[in-house]
Amino acid sequence: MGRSPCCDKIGLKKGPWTPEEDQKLLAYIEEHGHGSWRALPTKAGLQRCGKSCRLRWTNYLRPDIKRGKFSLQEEQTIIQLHALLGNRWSAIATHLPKRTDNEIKNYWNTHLKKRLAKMGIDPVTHKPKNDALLSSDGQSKSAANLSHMAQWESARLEAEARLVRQSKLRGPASASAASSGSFQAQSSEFASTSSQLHKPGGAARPCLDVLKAWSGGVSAAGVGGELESPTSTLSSAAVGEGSAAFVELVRSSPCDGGLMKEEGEEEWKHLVALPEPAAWASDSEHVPSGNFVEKFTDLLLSTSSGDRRFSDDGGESDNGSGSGGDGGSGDYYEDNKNYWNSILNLVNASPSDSPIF
DNA sequence: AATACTCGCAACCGCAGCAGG
DNA sequence: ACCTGCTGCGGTTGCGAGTAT
Repeated sequence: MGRSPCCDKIGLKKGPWTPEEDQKLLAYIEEHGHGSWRALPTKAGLQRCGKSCRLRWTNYLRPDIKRGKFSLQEEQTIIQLHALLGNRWSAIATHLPKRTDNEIKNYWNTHLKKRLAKMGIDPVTHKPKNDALLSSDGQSKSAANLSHMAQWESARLEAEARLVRQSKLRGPASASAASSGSFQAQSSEFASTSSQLHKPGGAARPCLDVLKAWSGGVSAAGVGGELESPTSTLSSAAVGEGSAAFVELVRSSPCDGGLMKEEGEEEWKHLVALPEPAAWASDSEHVPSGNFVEKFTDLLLSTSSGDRRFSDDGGESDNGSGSGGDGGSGDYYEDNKNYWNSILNLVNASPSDSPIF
């Protein structure tokens, strides 16, 4: 408070970066790492404030950034994570390797938000707008539980992100590793810091606990029953309600038909033809080696394929048990159970140094 | 062809949280 | 315990490119 922003210094340049400036910044970071952002501009011979340099680096120059159009999987992941986490772009970005929080934020604001709104879905709550009047029934209670879980997850993500930051500050070596063009370098760093969180009692893989909790709720006294939010007073039964709410949320989300039907239906059709989660979750060829996020997204997508039975055409049924059309609530919960168990299996099987977990 | 309008992205701004002194 | 400085996050803005009139 009262401290003037660094960019207020006279003589500091603002606005778009020139190729020369980019080159200077890149060269400096590759050689020395960023170290203190505050000190970097003078050392690198740039007439910019440290903040501007950091932004340019993280949003544009970093070698592990993927640019260009977002894939359908990425879109789905963003929508679903946004439903969980809200506008926590950095947290969402941790689940989308090679995408920056800024890019995700922009994409959300310019594309996804509008699309949801157009479909009559509140981009904030991810619920149909005419559903806003939902009162104190089970659903809103579930939503509250869901929100509680999301907050918990957010806290974990933040803690983990902090550790990553700390490790990056350790010195030029780690920073230059990050700048060497290898996402793996950063990933392993991330994993090593994350592993600190894997100690018993410590915060663990982002999402994992939420998934376990949900799964535990879905399967009653099942696999995740022992897991409880450190901050939570929710019973596993309550979490179970949250789980149902989450699945409901995902099912009613635009990615489950309307949206994708409207745009890129063909791609969507292709995507929903992904293999059954259970199949790859138990497939040793798939599980440990791959990118978890990719598979998680695939899982979401393939689960969404089942959601199509809720769409107008009521057509395809996904789950081998598809016989019986809407399946009834029994199948519904069975599906959810399988769904989360599949994720759990995958998570449990994924290596502890997975880039994401 | 000229102008107005819209869209998307890069960058900025202000705030909050954290760590070190 | 308090203060100060640094970093990162989320919201917002400005500008260039593309499209419509």
